[in-house]
Amino acid sequence: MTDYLSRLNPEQREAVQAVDGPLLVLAGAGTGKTRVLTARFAHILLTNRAFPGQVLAVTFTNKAAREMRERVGAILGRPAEGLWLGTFHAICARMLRRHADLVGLTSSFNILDADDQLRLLKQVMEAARLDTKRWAPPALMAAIQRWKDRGLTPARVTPADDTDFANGRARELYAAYQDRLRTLNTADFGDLLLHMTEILRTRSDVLEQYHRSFRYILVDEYQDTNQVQYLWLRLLAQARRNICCVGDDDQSIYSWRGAEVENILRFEQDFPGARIVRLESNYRSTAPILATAAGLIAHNEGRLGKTLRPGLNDSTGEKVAVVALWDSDEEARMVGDRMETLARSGHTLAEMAVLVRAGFQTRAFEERLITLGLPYRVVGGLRFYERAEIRDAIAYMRILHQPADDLAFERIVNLPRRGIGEQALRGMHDIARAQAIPLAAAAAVMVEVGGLRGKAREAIATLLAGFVRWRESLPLRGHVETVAAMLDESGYTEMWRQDKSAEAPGRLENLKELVRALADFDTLAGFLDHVSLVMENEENVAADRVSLMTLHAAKGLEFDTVFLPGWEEGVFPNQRSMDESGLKGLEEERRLAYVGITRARRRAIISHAANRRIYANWQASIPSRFLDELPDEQVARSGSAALQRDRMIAAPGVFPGQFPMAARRPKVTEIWESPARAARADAIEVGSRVFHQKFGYGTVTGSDDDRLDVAFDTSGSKRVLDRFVERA
DNA sequence: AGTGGGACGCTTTTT
DNA sequence: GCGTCCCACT
Repeated sequence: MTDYLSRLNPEQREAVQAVDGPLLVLAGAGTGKTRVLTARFAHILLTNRAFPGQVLAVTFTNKAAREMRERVGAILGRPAEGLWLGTFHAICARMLRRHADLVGLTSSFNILDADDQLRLLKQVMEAARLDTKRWAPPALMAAIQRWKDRGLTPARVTPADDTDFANGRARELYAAYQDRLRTLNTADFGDLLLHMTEILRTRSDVLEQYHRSFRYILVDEYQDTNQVQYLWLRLLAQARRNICCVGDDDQSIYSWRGAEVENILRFEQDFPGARIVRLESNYRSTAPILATAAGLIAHNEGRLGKTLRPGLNDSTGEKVAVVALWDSDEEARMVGDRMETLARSGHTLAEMAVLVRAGFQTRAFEERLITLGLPYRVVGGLRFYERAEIRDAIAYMRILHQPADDLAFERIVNLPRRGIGEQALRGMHDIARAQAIPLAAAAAVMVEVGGLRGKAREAIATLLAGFVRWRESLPLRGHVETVAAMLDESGYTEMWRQDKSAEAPGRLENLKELVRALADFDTLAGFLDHVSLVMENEENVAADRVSLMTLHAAKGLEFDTVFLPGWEEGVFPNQRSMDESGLKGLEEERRLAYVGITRARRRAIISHAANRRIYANWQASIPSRFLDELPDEQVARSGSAALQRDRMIAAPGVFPGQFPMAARRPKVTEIWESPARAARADAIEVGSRVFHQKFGYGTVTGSDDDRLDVAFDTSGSKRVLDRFVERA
């Protein structure tokens, strides 16, 4: 038997060799999912069933794609090239470049990041004379994204899908936003899939072309696919039906982004005759860790059902620790101390991680680690390309590449300062709209007709002449040199050199790094795609550092020691998740907990604090219900018994939000009876008398959603969040 | 045109 | 506690 097959267990081998026809691989955490996927990919190639370009392999993250590429290459013994392997978004972008004209774009369209999307939408809303104070652009953005997740173009949105946002104008605004994107020759993230799916749905010739070329389809993390991704896959797979989806319904944690576990639960119906292979031997974690995770996830309903078995020989291993602490400071201290102890006994820092529910929680641990002098890294913080200087530089490149990109132009027209203020910009917009030309062209008109004077006029003329020159230079001197010249000649790098702030040198360094990275690409277009779709924090991964990250970011990773702090009601499970999605939300939180525990190879330390500092003030909290769901015999509970969950639940007079112990300790500055919860429990109706911390007493005159209009006795009429008032 | 102060609103997860 | 937005001042 060939090498790559002999290293697999029987189930894994089955999943690799069942090449033809639909196959669903249910792969529990740590059961060798990636190994199966890559072996299957290599198997298809090595048995000459397809050429590299005839296999489509989609992943969810760039990291997974990279890893798959490397491992396929390793099996093949040569770099894997010419593959259709990447994230849904990257692959769709690549396809869409070929067919851009079918959706009214040109193949050089730019991809907008979240920031640009929001700015554009806000402009659209303002143009529609909507009060963006009353109707928050992010809320509409979310609605639009959900539509896109479901494969709904504006034309496909039915009244039933509509929201009551802006008095039913959401659809109209969505259409206007899409028009704007098209005019600017840009696509947002969701468009990549939406447009491509729309093309495959409506153009049978294009669909057939892909049916011919893709003989086999591999899909990673199938449980995370949303509806449009599902549609896209089904369209591509429907002719040959050689589709293999790998996933784990217990690790579905992206429903808030439109992912539908139903996709995986429904696989057999979608592809009749599908084979299902379960991978249940876990090679990652100790028996107690697996049993703890299993005990927890068993509380979820509607699972496909898998039982993780310890696949490692030694089934010993320490129990999962559950530590009760007084407050979040003490919790950070506990984590830091244990890390130090482990480090002293020879454990590397890189094998330790702190996994938190929400990004802001990392801060407390960062501070502690700084005090202790333990090096750490925050995974998934600000991405490289999200930094201001990188986005600026990219905006320059985007205009160079794609002159109609008004958003990019707007971003840099006054960077460095060129004396362009609100008025000048408004003038440009007017001309652009009147003559239906891009903003940059409008600026040129303005220079000509004398709409700008003095220094501003000169500066803009220079900038525009620069773009002409740089565009000419592109084919002659190449993109690396041209971009470097552009950043210098435009005065952009000079701007940072003049900047005396502490960050400026770092920013210049980042810019250099950006130009360096440019050299890895043949074209500017290729680089821009990479930057918006792929580029991540490229920190020295080699360094021995503790990792801090969210549970979401931890999916797919593993560490010897995993700290899971903040297991408190409201934090984890997250209150908002439960408010918005009820039981479904809670189950997703539980899956998140499951993901967290199963990241640990040898040690998992779960903790919770009775008092947590959230923003400025202290809040009492009760331990997470998940702690009750962990099997007792696998868990070692420690910390003050009085702080543990069973005691607190049993204590008389306890109701959510009130903590019996808190008052006895002086550290707590605010023992509360949250007005928030009081208000949420029963809606406040119009006409009620209410009290607001800042505005005093008043009468409710109206309400919608979580807002109240209140006529305050002394401070006038205001619109306030309902959780900031209580009944008077 | 650009800067700085103050009020306000909001705090999940991200390709 | 932070970022954003608005406004008033230079």
